[in-house]
Amino acid sequence: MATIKDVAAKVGVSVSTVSYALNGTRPISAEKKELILKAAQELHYSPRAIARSLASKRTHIIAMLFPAVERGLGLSEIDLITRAAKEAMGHAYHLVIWTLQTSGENELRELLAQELVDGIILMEVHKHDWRIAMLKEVDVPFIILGRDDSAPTESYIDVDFFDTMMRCISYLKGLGHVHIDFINQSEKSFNDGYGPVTHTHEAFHYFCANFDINGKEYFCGWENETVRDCIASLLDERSETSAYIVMNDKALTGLIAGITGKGLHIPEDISLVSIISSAGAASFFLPALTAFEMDINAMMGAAISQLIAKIEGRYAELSTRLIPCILRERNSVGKARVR
Amino acid sequence: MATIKDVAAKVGVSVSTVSYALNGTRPISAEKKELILKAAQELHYSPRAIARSLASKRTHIIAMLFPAVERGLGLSEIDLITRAAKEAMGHAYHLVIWTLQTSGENELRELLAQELVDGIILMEVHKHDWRIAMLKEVDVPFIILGRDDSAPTESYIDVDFFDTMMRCISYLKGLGHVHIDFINQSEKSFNDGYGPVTHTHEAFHYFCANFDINGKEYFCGWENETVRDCIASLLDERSETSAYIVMNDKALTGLIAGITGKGLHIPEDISLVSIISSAGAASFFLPALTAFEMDINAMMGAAISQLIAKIEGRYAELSTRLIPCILRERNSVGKARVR
DNA sequence: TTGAAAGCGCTAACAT
DNA sequence: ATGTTAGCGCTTTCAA
Repeated sequence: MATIKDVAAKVGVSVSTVSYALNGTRPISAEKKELILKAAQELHYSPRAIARSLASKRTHIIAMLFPAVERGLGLSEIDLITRAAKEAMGHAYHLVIWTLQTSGENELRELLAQELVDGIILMEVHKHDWRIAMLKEVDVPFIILGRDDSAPTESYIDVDFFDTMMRCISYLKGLGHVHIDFINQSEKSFNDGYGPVTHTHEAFHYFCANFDINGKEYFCGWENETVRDCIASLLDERSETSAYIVMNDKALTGLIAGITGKGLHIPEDISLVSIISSAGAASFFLPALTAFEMDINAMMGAAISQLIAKIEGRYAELSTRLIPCILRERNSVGKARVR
Repeated sequence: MATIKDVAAKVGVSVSTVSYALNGTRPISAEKKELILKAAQELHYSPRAIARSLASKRTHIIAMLFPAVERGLGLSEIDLITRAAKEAMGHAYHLVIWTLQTSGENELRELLAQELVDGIILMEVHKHDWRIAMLKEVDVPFIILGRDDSAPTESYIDVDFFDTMMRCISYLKGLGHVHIDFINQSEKSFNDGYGPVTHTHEAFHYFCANFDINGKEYFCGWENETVRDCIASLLDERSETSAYIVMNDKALTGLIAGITGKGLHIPEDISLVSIISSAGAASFFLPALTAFEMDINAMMGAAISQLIAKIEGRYAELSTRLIPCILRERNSVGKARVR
């Protein structure tokens, strides 16, 4: 493999000139530049990433940090990673995946000590996440995907839950729905202060009041029996409900079964909209579900470019972004039927 | 941050001695070793990954290479990536994710020229994959996840489709099922020679003959209408069918709806088993589905350790491994009912 | 068993 | 506008 030395020798200039020409870090006469570029091409020269990193103290690698604990829903998408990788590569960065053991702390400290990465994107932040403290201590640039309300001073990218709920309720209201149920995730995650659950909770009640909607919220866990019981009781409890907002894929399965089991039809009798769902998941059901889907491209695009801006010192201030969901109208929503 | 020099100075030995002591690359007297370790600890010394790489010509980074083309089902699991990362970290390697644009070739060549990675794990190999040729040309160690029958000379890890189909059919036969339908993926992917589709196809017919099963195979695409039509006709066509083997999540949704729509019950009237499904996916349905799930941990464990063995020159020969699926018995399979 | 020193292939400060 | 050269922080050969 050719090195920068070979290129310099071939053109008859110094290595620094080649380096500057290739990186555009200082003015080079047009003719020399051309010669250098040509020589580099002919020799199939390509700078060794590692050598460059050692000299420049910048690796052009960022890490995506997964916690060891189980993930919630929604963020469990492969698209998140591949999209992040794509965005990073678009900025000439590499993406490495770091998963932590449950013990975590020492592991992360060792990882950071290697100084392999220029910055970090933190997934699934929880209340009082110790990782944040460590990252600040080590002073490595980072950005959070999903906010941690207990540390409102960090830069983050998150779903715009309020916007989503507002659009969702107003959309349903526009179709004549007044009795709307919201199926959230488990009560436990609410008590744990898990962001998606608490934010949608607040937003739902806020906008029900605002839009004059008779709304009711249900928490529902993941286990088969829990779902079955929850759905059964909820279906009985409010027979006037004409539309369901669901942020819980497992409950969705049960809800659809429950509704059709009662001889009701979607969307003729009952409307269903899935929110904060991952792209395409809702189209898996029959009928395909109308949904407010996370805009993963936008989220990752924002996350990566803000992180890189931080790394390159372009702006160090606090930067937060709330990304609206995308409404995908499919076949699970209709006009409210008078019953 | 402390460097190796600081440690050497503190102990009063040469840097090489410190290096050897830390890496165990050459015998060091016990007392010195202890002193060095202690000093390193006190100074919070940790070797810089980049410096180490430059000197040793080994980066301890491997890349997972995704194609730009759309993915099939099954391999679209986030677990694949996080598992791969975990396995890699267990061997003190980092995992970077590379996604290619559709143009791909130059991009991959440039990526490889950077010499950032020691080895590559290739996902979603297709017939006559140009990437294989390039990797061989550049002479970087690699391993394939999912085989490419047109290049049977490469090392790979894949699902053991034959074993899976054999166990599946024998399992159903043991419950008295003799009329079994197999819902495969699309005819197009079959014609394209997509491994999972062709291998299960062969295996199904082979074992039906062997086990004296009256089996019939259906190909089924992904679009809503296709699925609906396919399921409708298949449900009518063979009323004697008492069990379905399905390797197609979308068809699964349709099939369940179709079956319940006819007033039939799972598993009392009809048995259903999902094969080559990703972990947990089958438990999303109601009833939770009995399934032969890919053993992602085993697959990635094997892939990573074989790749690293290659990198470290421990064995360079062709190594192939077929990983059996794991049978998860849930609630969609029962005894064949005499109808 | 240990040390000295030559790289690894670049970047960037310092000269000119 | 270009060249010289000192690192970057390690590993590893060569010598002792």
